[in-house]
Amino acid sequence: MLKTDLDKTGRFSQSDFDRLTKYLVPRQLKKNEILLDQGQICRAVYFISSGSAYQFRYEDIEEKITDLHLPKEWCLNYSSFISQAASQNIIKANSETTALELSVTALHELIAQSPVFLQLGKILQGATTRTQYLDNSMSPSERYNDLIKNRPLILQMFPLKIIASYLNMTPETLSRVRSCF
Amino acid sequence: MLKTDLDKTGRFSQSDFDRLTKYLVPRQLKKNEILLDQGQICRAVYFISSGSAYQFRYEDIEEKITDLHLPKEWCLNYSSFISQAASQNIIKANSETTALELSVTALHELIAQSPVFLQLGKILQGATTRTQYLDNSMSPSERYNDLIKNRPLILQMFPLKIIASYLNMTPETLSRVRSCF
DNA sequence: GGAATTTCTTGATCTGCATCAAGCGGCATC
DNA sequence: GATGCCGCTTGATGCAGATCAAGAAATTCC
Repeated sequence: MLKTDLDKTGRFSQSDFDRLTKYLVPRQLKKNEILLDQGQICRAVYFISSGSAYQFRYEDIEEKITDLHLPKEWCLNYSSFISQAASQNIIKANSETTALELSVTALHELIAQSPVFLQLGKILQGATTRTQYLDNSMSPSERYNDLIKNRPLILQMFPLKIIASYLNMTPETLSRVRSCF
Repeated sequence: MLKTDLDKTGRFSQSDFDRLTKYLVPRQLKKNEILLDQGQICRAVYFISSGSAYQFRYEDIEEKITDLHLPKEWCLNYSSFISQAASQNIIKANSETTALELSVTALHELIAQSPVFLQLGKILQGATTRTQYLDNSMSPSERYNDLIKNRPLILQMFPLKIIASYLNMTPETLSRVRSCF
């Protein structure tokens, strides 16, 4: 559950944990429901209990995927969240999803109560500092292999079209990379 | 001079400035002289009074240029400097160069004397957070045009071979980009 | 359950940049 | 002044991945 997952990255006592859960609001999301729209400010972060979500921006009319959010991960637009400025990106549920919402004000209250919650800042930052496969130092097949090595669950949760965009290649190229294993 | 240049990025009083200059040690560098070698720790930063320097790492036997340092700029390997760990990169004078050396211990003493010198940390960070033209979101000619727009002096100070490497393209491609202006 | 839409695959072609190769001009050395 | 090296340019070729196109498989929708 949430506690065991939190403990992977930080050290929270049972009472810390109880205090945190009081602020968490469960939200049930339909497929394609939007958690954060372009131009909105990211005023909350979400712990994905089940389901998945992805983050993207429009390039012309195409969705350019910038992040994939798996179950048991925190999901937010970090740059909008820390600056409380308009988000460039859109976050959308990829399937029926249950998320626990923690608002920015709730986070501040928690930190005011105990500095132990400063750890959450680090955790949230870590949740968004993943490889983005934007440079050309890796070939398409290297990027794909790197992804399935580090986050194999992605293959089960997302359509290849979305994975291809995230890996910065066309669906055709991804298909060929996979067929040559 | 140094003071006017510093004032562009921070606010230093004349007495702050006098205090700073006491710690600066002028160094005269010959062309191709090495300021920081691979594996060394970056224990000082340099303000380039005149001349220029460049930073690179070896990929196989090729020099991959990662940063170009112009006159009136601070020159350092930021990641080695802040962590005081071995540098991956090499810094080399590109021509006869005069640099003002400020050691890490001197910087700490300055900061201990007055928090105004914390500004130097930001300035040094800014000196190394330039575009590195590593992603493929810009084409070779866009990268070149971006460079001459933002740092036109580079064209006068560095051979095209080095600029090509910095711009992440071959000398042949740079030559063709330039001929089609 | 059947039609329509979307996703995925496979083949053919195109294109931009790298690589390979050759030649030229400048500069240093003897 | 000849020789050799280096930086730069220019042309020919190669290649990886994008684009275009078509069909198969899966999913959505009425």
